[in-house]
Amino acid sequence: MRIATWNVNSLRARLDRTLAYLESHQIDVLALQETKVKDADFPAEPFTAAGYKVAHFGYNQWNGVAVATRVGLADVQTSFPDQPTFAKPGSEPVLEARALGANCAGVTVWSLYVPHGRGQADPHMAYKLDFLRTLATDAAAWLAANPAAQIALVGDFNVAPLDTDVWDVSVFAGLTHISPAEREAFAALAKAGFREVTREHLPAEHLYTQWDYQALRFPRNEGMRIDFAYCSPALADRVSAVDIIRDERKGKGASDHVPVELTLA
DNA sequence: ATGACTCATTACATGAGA
Repeated sequence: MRIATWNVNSLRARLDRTLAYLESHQIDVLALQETKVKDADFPAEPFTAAGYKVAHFGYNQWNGVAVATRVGLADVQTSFPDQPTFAKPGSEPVLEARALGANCAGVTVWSLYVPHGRGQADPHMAYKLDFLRTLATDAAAWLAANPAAQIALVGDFNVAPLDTDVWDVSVFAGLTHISPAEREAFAALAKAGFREVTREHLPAEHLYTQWDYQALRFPRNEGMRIDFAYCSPALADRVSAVDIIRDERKGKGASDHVPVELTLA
């Protein structure tokens, strides 16, 4: 079985690429982030025609997460139990479309779009840290309830855990993605008992999953490694290979992120 | 060329992204 995660940065703008990718890479379960579409406008038909069932959660042009699967779809959840809300100044708190979980052939796959943070002093940063910490707390409880559970927490974590996960760490100093607080919140998932399998299988430095659209970042290979896959121990033991599909960043109409694939034994 | 931001919006400028 092959599970992939991809921040597509608008599913409708990337629909042809997404369907072609499912076919060419023989993906069984695809976790999507930043679909940027409300449920009512989700393009379900082409997925159905290709043999995939889709669970999607999106209510406006921001965020949006989905799981597309051709190996079964059950127990869909559109947030994790203690997922924090976010309130814009002067507005009511909202549960954003940043997490969707579903059981696919015995594996619970969570498509996660961790908040960006926007800046160290921005309220969005506290939200980001809270999101990661509460996810870790909930994930630890899932493992405590069933140590043999097969759970994949995949997606855009918006954290570069190592200095070598960004093209120039000095550029990010004082901004987002590399602060000790963000890295500690990311590491909370490892403390909860999950294994980040992309690093296990692909330990090379300066191996990126995202390149900004601006300033020739991709041709210069100036990117960030921020898309990951935390697996429960029982699932991590099944992962035989991990691939970062760098070619998906090429050409006109690419997302700024590329897919990351897990092949299971 | 792997190439000089991109996306959605009761859009034509703005917010958000990273």
